[in-house]
Amino acid sequence: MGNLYRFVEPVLLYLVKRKGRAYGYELANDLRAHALTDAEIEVASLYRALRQLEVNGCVTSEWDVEGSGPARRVYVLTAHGEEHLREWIVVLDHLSRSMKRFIRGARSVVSGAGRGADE
Amino acid sequence: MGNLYRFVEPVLLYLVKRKGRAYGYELANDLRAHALTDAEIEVASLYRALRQLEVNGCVTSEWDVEGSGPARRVYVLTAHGEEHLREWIVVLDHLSRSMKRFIRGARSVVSGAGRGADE
DNA sequence: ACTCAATAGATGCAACTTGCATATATAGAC
DNA sequence: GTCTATATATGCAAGTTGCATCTATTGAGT
Repeated sequence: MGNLYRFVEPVLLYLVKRKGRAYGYELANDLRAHALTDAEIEVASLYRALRQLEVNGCVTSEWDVEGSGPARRVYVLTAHGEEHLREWIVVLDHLSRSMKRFIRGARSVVSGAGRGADE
Repeated sequence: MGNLYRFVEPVLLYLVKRKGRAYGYELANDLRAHALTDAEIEVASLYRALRQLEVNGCVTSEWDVEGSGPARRVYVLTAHGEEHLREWIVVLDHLSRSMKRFIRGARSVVSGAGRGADE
């Protein structure tokens, strides 16, 4: 298809909130399971997204040197981050309703837009 | 909020299909009414999106010099454009379902994510 | 000891996209 | 003659993305 890309931000906020403490490498896997699109997640952009969330004050981070293997940058959601997630929920709710409406209209103008018997 | 931007492409394909013939300036208004987000639509990016759709073979255009005022570049949907719209419908259907699922999960981990008694 | 793979995070850069300002031109109203 | 609405387009700075690449730690295999 081409476009659609992210919505990575709200999913990250959600995952960090749910896990309490989370680090990038681990989130890459969780993201694949919870992503809103099946578009491949670039690890580089994931790490950058997390740093950006920190710059915006949505998460804080510190190095975790416990355990084996290389150090992990562990993120925790801030109050502001949770507020941001709440805003995302409202936006995505609105967006998914708009899409539903659009799909109904669009299906009526194109031929053979298979709708699959579900719903 | 910040992000979310477009989904301008599928709405343009839909509008051009529904109208049969359509030009940019006119579509700017229709877009405001049918857009999936309430984000402001940049006219410049609208014109560029239409030219891009033409490059991709989704629409064809020609100048309409009838009527008063400056000439209009009138667009018509191609078969490929209609196919592309059909693909968009599938993608958006999938996406809106994913969002619904995500919203349910996310609401359960944040406090006071007002869901509005509707639905 | 040496090598390899998995884990973990990050940067460099070219290519692309976006937002904003601006340019061009026609036509009707005043 | 000037102003506004209509109509399309470009230039450029700033931001974003995809891909390749780099660093480093640890454990397993030989």
